[in-house]
Amino acid sequence: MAVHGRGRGGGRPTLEEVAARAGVGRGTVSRVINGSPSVSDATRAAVEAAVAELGYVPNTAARALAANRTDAIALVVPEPETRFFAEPYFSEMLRGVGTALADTEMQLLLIFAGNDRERQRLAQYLAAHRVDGVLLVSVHADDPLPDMIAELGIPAVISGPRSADEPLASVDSDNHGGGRSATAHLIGQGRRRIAHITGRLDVYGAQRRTDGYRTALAEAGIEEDQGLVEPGDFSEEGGRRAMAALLERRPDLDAVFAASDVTAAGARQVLREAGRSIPDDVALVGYDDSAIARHMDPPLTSVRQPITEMGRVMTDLLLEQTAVREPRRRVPAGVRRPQTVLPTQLVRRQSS
Amino acid sequence: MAVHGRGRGGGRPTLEEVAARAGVGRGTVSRVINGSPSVSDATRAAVEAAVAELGYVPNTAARALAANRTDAIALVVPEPETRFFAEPYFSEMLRGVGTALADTEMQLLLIFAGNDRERQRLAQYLAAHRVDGVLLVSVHADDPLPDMIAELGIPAVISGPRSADEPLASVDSDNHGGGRSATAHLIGQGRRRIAHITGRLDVYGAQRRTDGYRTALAEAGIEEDQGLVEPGDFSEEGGRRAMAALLERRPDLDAVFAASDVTAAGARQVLREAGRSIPDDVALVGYDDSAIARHMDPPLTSVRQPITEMGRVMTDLLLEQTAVREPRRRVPAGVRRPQTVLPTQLVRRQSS
DNA sequence: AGAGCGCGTGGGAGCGCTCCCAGCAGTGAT
DNA sequence: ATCACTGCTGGGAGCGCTCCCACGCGCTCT
Repeated sequence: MAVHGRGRGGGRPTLEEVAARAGVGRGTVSRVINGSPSVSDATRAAVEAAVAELGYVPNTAARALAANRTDAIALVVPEPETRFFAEPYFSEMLRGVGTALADTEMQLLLIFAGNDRERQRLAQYLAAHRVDGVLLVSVHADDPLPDMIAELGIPAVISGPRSADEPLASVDSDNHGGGRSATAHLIGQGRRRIAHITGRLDVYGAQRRTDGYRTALAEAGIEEDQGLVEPGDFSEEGGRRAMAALLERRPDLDAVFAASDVTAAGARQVLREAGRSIPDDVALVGYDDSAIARHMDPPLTSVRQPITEMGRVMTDLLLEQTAVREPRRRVPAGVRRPQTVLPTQLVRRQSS
Repeated sequence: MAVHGRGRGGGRPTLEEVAARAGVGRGTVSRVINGSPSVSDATRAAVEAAVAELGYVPNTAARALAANRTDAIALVVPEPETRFFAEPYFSEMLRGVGTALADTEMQLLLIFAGNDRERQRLAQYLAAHRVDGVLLVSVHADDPLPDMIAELGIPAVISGPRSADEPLASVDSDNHGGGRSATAHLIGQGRRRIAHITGRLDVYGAQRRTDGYRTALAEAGIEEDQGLVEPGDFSEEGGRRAMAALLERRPDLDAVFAASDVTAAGARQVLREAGRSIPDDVALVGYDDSAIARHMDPPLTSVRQPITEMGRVMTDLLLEQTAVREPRRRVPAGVRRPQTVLPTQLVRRQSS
């Protein structure tokens, strides 16, 4: 009713006004807003009515200031990785994060940590505890960022652990299983001289895919031929280069497992130019099940990662971590740092 | 030095502490932090030194509370548009936004406005003035969201105006020019019976592409054949359906301009199945210059939109708008609402 | 009947900042 | 010497919340 004093901002209702309206104290309204159990049903109803009538929405800034939490998490995007950014990976993950956040009051902040200046800013940002938690995607093995975050005691979840003993909580797809099933599939098709173009081996997940390739060969009793493995870097150009090298070295290869669809696209070009037909002469399998795979000619068999799901799980894990902390920030000694691994799935198309 | 009182949060330095260290008052430090000109050089230097020594970072929540601004803008993502989300459009735009924001203190918030519940939440969010401005992407003609935002007086920029007289500031690519140059290119190749599969015509940009197609025909003195235009919906399935209808109706067509690459991919399938070779029998041009275009067989000629640039321009425009406002929010009467249009570019490949 | 307990509750004391109003020199005009 | 006036500066008064202490009330337990 009575417009408060000088009526500064043109009038969003405040806690105080709601309290007056409901005939209770500020503290009580706060308790209702925050779902404290120690409010009588009658009072709660009265407050809720007042909130509805006034269209009250809590002021986040004030809450953040008083409670020393932000109700926001950050998704840190290593932007120079144009590759990462351009691929559906990113948007799918974002969708997962969005889904997980939908039932929450949490806000999502996007922070780009491309160049050094941006990383500097990020460091400050985190140091100032301006987010409750951090989601890290696609971090390189030698990136110091995760350790910095860990040191600051900020809850964080990383997608794609940097190594087998990643200290941070992590969510990953089963790269080993993916590489293994792709290779096993080729073996099942009767292929025996199966080449492999790896990803960037400074990415742990890429190593795991290669490990999976080896596992499948071993399981089938096929002796590994070092000459059939050629390093790539996830790029199309890398795929071309690697494929050319492989053809030169082992012209009798009858299948290729590429560590990404883009790599497979590069390999396909070289195979075509060399007059090899796909899949008759050479079967081809990619990784990621991206748009490229579906639209390639012939459509590319590929390993699908549950990326959206990964985003969801990461977010859930992070929310759990942030919730666990003491009201007045103190990182509990023995929080478990779960290493979640989600299954992949082979999508069979005409290239194999 | 002296740890402040009970030393609550484990100790980020505050303005007060910086002031003490520099031997000045709180107000002066605030002035320095905010770049006020009315501070003597000596004082400024002293304060800056103290800031550096203490590693002071301003507390955003406190600032937001006191100054009634948030230093954050929101990118509103209409999530149910899976199409939109999955395409590079989104990530490219995000990159543009990120670039523009890099030199700023502004933070980027991602808000999903998929279902009704999320939109509800968004409305509340905006009503509470929790962001200084809004970036809107890919909004449908009948979406009430922009009008709501305009009513609240929140600065906003929309990508892809909803109509020719969009009241909000907008940034768009030259859809008319794109459609025109794609069609003109086909004409230049000697094609005369050029079919067109439209996008969703409730999207203004799609209409404009079709207008461009008509313009190019008119300019070449080719009489338009209504039977050569078939509505699509940007999807692959829509492309297939439309292409089938076109082939049935005008089997002698010699070119197709599709309103999106995905649509073109659908069309290509049907053309192949009908035994038409590309580009010999039928030339094909798409729109978006997506990964699909590059990897199609044959690689697809397509119209490239400067999406990253659009993101950048949108953000700049928005920042300008937010800066223009009076310190104590009052939307100036006659802010101009610029309608920026960025040029497209035809990327020629083997499909035409 | 009195002490003790626990549940609901009100409201003071901040959180760290910005805004703004005085106040204090120093300068030039009267 | 007095009086504006200007250029910097200090610090009070909030911003709207959360936290927490203290208080009152109705019970149960001796």
